[in-house]
Amino acid sequence: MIVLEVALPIPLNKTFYYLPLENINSQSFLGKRIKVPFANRILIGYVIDLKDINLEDTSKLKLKKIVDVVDDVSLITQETIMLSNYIANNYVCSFGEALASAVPISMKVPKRMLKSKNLRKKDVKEEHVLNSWQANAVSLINSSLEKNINSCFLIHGVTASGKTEVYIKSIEKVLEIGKSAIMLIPEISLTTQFVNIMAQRFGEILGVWHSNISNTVKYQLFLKAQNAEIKIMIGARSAIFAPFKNLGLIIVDEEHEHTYKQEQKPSYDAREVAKWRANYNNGVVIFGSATPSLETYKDALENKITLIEMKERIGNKSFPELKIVPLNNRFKSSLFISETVQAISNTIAKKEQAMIFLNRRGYSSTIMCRKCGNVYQCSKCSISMVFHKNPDILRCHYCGETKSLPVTCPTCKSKDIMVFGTGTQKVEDELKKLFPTAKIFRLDGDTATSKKNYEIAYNGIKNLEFDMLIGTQMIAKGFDFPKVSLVCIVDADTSLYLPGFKSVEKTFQLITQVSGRSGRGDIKGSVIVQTNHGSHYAIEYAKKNDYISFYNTEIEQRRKLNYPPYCYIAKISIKNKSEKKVDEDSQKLFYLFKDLNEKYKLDLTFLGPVPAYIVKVNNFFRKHIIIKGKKDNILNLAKSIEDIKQSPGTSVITEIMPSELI
DNA sequence: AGCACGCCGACT
DNA sequence: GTCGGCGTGCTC
Repeated sequence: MIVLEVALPIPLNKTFYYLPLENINSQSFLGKRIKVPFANRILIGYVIDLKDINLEDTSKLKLKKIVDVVDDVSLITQETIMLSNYIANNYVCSFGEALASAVPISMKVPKRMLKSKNLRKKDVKEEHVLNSWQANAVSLINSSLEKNINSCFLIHGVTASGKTEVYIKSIEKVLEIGKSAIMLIPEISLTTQFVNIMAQRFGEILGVWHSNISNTVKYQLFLKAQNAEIKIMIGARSAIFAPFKNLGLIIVDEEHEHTYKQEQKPSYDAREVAKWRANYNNGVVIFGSATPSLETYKDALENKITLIEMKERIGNKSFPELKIVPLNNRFKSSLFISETVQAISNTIAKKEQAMIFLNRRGYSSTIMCRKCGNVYQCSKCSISMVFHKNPDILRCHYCGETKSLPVTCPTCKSKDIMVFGTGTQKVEDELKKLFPTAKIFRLDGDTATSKKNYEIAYNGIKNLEFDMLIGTQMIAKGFDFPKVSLVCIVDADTSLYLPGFKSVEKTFQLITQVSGRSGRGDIKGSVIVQTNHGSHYAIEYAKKNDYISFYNTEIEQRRKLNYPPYCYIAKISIKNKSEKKVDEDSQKLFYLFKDLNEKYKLDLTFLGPVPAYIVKVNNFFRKHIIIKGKKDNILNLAKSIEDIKQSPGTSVITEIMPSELI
């Protein structure tokens, strides 16, 4: 008799067998999601195979019957199975959990097919003439595409070098040979502008996929991709699983962004999945960045990836002049030193635009009692609350808790409370005082709560309605505005001295990326970086626009300190609401790891357990153990963690090759 | 993971 | 007496 082999999204690395519904051809269950009774609850699982077993065994196994079928069609291919196995084996999770990511278990079958909004293709009249760098890139990529050769390219293209046009030409080529493409972008907020550009060229064969897309829309997109009704999927990390059956091209834009790494289980890296899928499908991967991650650039230098350089801005435009101005303490009364104020003033006088960048939202980051020195902390997290204006409120940026601004110090009842530290709101306040007639817009996590505000900022700058755009991370990427001629980085120092082995790299990337927003049109651009560490190599090389020298300096640091890309790392995070339990459990794990390491001669090194950078978040105390060593040995050790009993309330998260260790 | 079973302490 | 704490073990 035929039974169904079912994979379930639970951390058990085995499959389960169920009896199919009667009067339905068993074969028809293959690849569909089904509802099954499992230890007195109902779970959704995937039928991954059929097994023919004799009746005696059926009764011996006490097989249960499935209760429902979720899908009308199969959602699983051979590639899905292989890919899920790859993820399960490389990122320590069960096959079922990996499958639940690749074929999102939460996708909902709509009662009736919803009309999805039609992306209209425009008749493009403008000729897109490629410069020689672009033409070279396109010809290299096209030649791989035409020959169906699995290959991986890194386009190291300076800001405004026209990478997007190369992406578009590659997509056109892959469509021409009858295949499909995935284009990954680092975050959801960038979808609108990319979709606008892409929809003009490709119209209705474009799909958009990210975590904010509803489960019913996801289901339809999934089927459309499967049936080749759409041929391009553009989206954030999870779009890497788009179920195209003839995938020919995967583009990973802003390759260096840490958002391509999933932090929760399964902790896959979309860049690695991209390589895997391209290999499986004989397709091409394009990584693109002005500031490639050290990992990828090293691969390129070692010829594991083909390096394509694009060293000129399109139209041979000059790079913005980058000026470093010291933020001496005597200027602390103002956020801007006089040189910066002068530059902004000149810019708006010329009817050009300025972008002011600070990577912290809110008004002030610290609220302190002047009498007793008490710093106002979140009650659930070990971090000071941030003062936000309009409405005046204290907010924790980790758990979201809000409190009203205290009138008296909670410790000593003094009324002498002051706020200091700087966020984007304060920057906005100060600029409004300095330039009362200027039109200023602020774009950060607080104002960009809806897609609308983001578009107001985008269109406002585009249509020259604003003189100045103030913002966080959000304005660092992708923005292409011809009238922006000045970019100001209010404080380059904070990110430079954050703990974490990638802080220096991130600072270099940030300065380069933010600077890249300046002078993209016909006017010469300039950049002002306010810093007290102007002689730091990250800032010096960013000023000289010298990626290679930065790479050489930083990679040497990684080698000396034995950090990626020179070693393989796993991060084990232990958390519990009881500080004592975290201490005990992490200590126990640590010694157990050491024992296993000895016993099986794994040759691993351990760091920790160390308290997390933010010791307590949402009432959970957190500690980390960092494991370095050979990949297979790390994976073998990591696989054993789930079998280890923890105290009640303790959870252990294993992250393979985390993007940070703090 | 999530849930039941079962064995011990402190209470209407 | 039993309510409920959490250690243990199982799930087709």
